[in-house]
Amino acid sequence: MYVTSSPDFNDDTAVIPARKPSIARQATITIKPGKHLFLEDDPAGLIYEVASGVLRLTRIMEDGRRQVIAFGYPGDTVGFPSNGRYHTDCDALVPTTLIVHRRSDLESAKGDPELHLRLLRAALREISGMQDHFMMLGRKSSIEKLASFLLVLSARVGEPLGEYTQIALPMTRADIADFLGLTTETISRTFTQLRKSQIIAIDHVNTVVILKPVGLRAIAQGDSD
Amino acid sequence: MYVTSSPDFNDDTAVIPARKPSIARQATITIKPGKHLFLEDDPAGLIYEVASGVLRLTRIMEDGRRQVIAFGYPGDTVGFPSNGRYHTDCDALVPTTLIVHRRSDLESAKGDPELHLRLLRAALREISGMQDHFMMLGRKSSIEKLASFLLVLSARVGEPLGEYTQIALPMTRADIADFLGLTTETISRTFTQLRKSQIIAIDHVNTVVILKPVGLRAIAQGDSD
DNA sequence: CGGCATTTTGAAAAAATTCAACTCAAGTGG
DNA sequence: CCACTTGAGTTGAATTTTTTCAAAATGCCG
Repeated sequence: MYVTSSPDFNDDTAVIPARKPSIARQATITIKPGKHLFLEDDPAGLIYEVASGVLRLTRIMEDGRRQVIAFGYPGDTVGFPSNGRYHTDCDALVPTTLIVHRRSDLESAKGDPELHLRLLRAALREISGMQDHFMMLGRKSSIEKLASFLLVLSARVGEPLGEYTQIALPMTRADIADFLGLTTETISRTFTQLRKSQIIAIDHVNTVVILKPVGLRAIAQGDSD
Repeated sequence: MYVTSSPDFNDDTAVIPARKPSIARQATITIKPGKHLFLEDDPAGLIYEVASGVLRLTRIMEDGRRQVIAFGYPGDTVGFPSNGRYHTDCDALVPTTLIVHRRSDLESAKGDPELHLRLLRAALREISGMQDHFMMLGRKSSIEKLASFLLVLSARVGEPLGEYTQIALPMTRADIADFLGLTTETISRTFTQLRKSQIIAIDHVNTVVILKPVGLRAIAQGDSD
């Protein structure tokens, strides 16, 4: 079974047409918060493109330590296989709609060359994005990490609020901590620090407003502090 | 210019044959230690497969902080482009021979479908490998990081030495530090710690012998310590 | 042998974690 | 509608880990 938590299957076209995919309706599934799309070491038959919602990709160590590998936002593609298997767990943070592709769409240009190239590009973009994440995990301080994280989200899913930018955080502090390689306490303290220095405002626990994007950018890159 | 440090070009066949690549001699280059194969943001026209030697892939922050993204060992493929550009610097730690592929070999199956698939698989393997590295950077202690690093090298390029396994380290302590997100001092102290507990022996600064692989594995996974 | 960069070691400082308590917000059921 | 419960988030203080700064040792190369 590829879909480990049996989400609603909403397969408009059981057989994905090999041609004119932009015209044909695509196979999509919907998955509810907390439900898993796949688990580490599951055989990987499908690749998913996020249409709406947010996914969480994680890996867990034997002793329970967790690393959030990525959050999957609309436009992101998840589930790239290696040796035929997924190598992270993947679940949804909010109700999420996914466009389903077959692994063969990535691995061969036989079916739909355009789709093939699109998936390949997504994989290459993934590699590039992960390299940014490396720098963040390995070489940045807690405040630089959080500032970088907020900036990425801001650029990706920020919404204008008057003259400022608002960001919804569908993930918990623990998720952010496991993404940035920190603890929830450190995340909380760092949010407080950014709030007290008037760089951000925290409306609701899960809603951040960026008051000084320039200041945030300076922090993210380590200019002075 | 793709090859930023003008390594010896050793192009046996100037035009790479589209068919029967396994029979045709392949385009290779040789690059000397310290010389750069490419730099971040260089336009990426070529993809390289390490035939022999060791590469170092790095990214540098404005203020000089460095992250070693990966070491490229024989069998590894480097230079995957995103938006047509490289996104790390790449240089050689020892004299290194590379098989050269064109970007189009990865991006299209038109030329050589077999090569295309091989490069694609390499990209997917890359993604998988980077995810291991995430867990290491984000969630492991210094000793766990170094133990994990030595185990990976051991499996990859370890050589039997009597009943033990010997590892050559072509990189400096600073390289290892920047790979694991630590300082050279911490790397040095951690080596000493492993040496004093008889888990490893350090013949020469750049030659480690694994005396107790089981112990090393236990440390890498955080089994007590 | 001398010079230079790398590595190691030590001690102090800084950063982040751990452990513990407290606050807050969102449900639940009386 | 309100007390009660619960889980997430925040804050504080102590501890641990890692870094920083400094100095000594090592090894390599001419």
